Amino acid sequence: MPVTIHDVAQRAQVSASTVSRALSASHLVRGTTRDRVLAAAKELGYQPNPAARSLITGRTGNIGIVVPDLNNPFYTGVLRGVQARARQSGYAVFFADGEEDPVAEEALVRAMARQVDGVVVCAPFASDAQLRSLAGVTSLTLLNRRLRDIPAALMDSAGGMRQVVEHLAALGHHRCAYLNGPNNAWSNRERRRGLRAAATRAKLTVVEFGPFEPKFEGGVQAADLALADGVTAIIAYNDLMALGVLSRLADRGVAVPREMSVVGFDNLLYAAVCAPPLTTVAMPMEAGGRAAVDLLLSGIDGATDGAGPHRELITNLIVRATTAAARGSDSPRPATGRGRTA
Amino acid sequence: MPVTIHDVAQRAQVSASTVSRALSASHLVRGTTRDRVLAAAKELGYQPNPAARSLITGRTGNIGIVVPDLNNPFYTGVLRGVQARARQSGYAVFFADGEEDPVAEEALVRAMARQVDGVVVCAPFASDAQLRSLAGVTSLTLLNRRLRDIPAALMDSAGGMRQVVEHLAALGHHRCAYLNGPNNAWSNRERRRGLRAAATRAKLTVVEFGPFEPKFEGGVQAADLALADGVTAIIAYNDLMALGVLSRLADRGVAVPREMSVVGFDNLLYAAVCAPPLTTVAMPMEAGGRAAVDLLLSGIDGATDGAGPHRELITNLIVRATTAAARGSDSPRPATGRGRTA
DNA sequence: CGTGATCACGCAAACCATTGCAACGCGCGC
DNA sequence: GCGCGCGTTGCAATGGTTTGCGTGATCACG
Repeated sequence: MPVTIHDVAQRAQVSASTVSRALSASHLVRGTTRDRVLAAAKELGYQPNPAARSLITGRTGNIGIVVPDLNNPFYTGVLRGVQARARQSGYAVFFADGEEDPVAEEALVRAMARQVDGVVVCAPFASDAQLRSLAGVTSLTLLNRRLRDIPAALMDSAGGMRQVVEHLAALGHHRCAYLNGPNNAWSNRERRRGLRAAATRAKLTVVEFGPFEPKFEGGVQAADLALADGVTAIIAYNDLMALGVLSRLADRGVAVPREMSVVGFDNLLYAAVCAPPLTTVAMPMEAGGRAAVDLLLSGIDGATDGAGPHRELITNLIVRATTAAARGSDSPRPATGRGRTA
Repeated sequence: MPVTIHDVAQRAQVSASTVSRALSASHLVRGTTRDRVLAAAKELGYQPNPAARSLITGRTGNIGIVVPDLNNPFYTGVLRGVQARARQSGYAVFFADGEEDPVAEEALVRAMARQVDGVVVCAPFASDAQLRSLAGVTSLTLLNRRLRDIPAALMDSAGGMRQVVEHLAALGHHRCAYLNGPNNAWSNRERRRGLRAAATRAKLTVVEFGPFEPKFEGGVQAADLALADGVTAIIAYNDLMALGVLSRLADRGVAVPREMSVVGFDNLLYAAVCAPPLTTVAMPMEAGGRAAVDLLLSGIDGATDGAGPHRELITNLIVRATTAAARGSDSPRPATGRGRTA
């Protein structure tokens, strides 16, 4: 039923090989025949069978992406970037939700491996060893995870954190809490690293809590802990947690930002529209998705170009309404010190 | 480099056909040889080449899904359901974002058509004619769009709206606003239909506004119009708009729910955690995704089973904190009547 | 012991597009 | 006039899997 290359060949009075060349390497066939072939192909609505093509070329024209949690708008932002950039290059994209489970992640990549030219793994929960092993089975690109010899797009979380610290210090804060996300998440490690370095320079004391689930509920849970410690500012691992913090603080009658400043990471849509609008670090989600695909495709299309396989993307602090001068910033209230001091 | 069926055959001392049968129709091969084959396959880590397989079987083992807007959590919920159900049946899934554009939608489906066994189109913006034409090029299933001879999973928006109306009427509301979503969206038409029917029965006057963009900004814009009309309750097309309404009402100093009740549709995560928590109609997003895949696969796997191609999913009103007795419900404030009365 | 049925397995075709190689025709140069 | 080269095209092999058909073997029954 579907029209094959032979149907086109017959109608254009040429062989199948000529049709193939007319469509892919058109400079190899005479102008007049090429036109005849193209016309025939169009009239018949011919579209090459991707299975047959990939059987012989060894390439599929597909890529895959696996994310840890589809419910987190951060990853759907990435998805948009990935899909747009892939489509632009004629690639279709498989997706799968790893559900924050390392073994599911690995299984998904392996399942995809046979029918894609490569896959981008977003903020993977899998171990270094697992990822290296996966890199052997298909072309791999990471997003927000640094591994020596595997290409990756990386968002500068540490730099974003530095901006946060400078912002809080300038507002007169001396003691703030950091609510950790998952311990093994590269983003969390980076944020913590950036935090510690910047905090030392700014003479800001940091108490750490967690790790927590990087979700709304995690923030709710964490808020009470931070509150008990007497900090004047809370930095959450991400916006989802920050929203949880905001919600809990409101319930407990703590005024934001007058009595407590709150900062998130990601700059989700909801960060801008909640009340009060959340001060947060904008992560380039779509750009990250695009960059990862760029890296992946340049790895696939031969071009083992040097320039190192890691691309860094900048982040920016967006100051909104959840940060303000520290309460009693000229005579700081003594900290009770219930959290771990970094 | 990759291990083929012949490698397995050689190692197991049988022909390739036997290997193929041992893996797919195992009852056709003797137990002892089957074990030998399976062992060899496992040792070699053999995985059939999907391209070669689909070349001959004509099936790909893939399905596609296209959604109107990845940024709307409603659709990512659907995505989760689709992916889970597909994976459970051994299918992989392509996704694409139609960006609320009918022509993009159609192009995406056509592009997928060659490498999928079918696609589910979610709340399509394409016209009936376009969809029928697409149904000719691949196996199609719709989600939240009713078209006579095309299978579809449908969420009972009208029923949800009936529950909303009864709820508001019971609270003493007499005049409420409905903020339309996209005019051509089936869900919007259904909600309006359910609204009009139920409102008549409940003697509730409804004024309609819009259509608006079914997003936060649309709700912000709509809130002022509804406010000017003097209604005591606002029903938004979806939660995103309802959140916009809430935000705008707060800005304008209108107390919710004391001075104004607000209802949304979808039951997004954010509806539960915003302040005050939103009364809304829960739409079965994941279940809808699963049902659509069920329908699609049962259509693909032959089984042209009767029972009609449409599956209805129930919806439930979730009463939270944005609805309350109408202000002055014993002596209703006269309406100024700026909106269109339905 | 012969005949027929049943079972297990191998052979080869088929699916469709791509591509190396060869053939063909033509023009040009020697 | 002959050979060489080039541009254009076709032939045939290739890729990995599935499947219809045929063959050989085993077994039971008459």
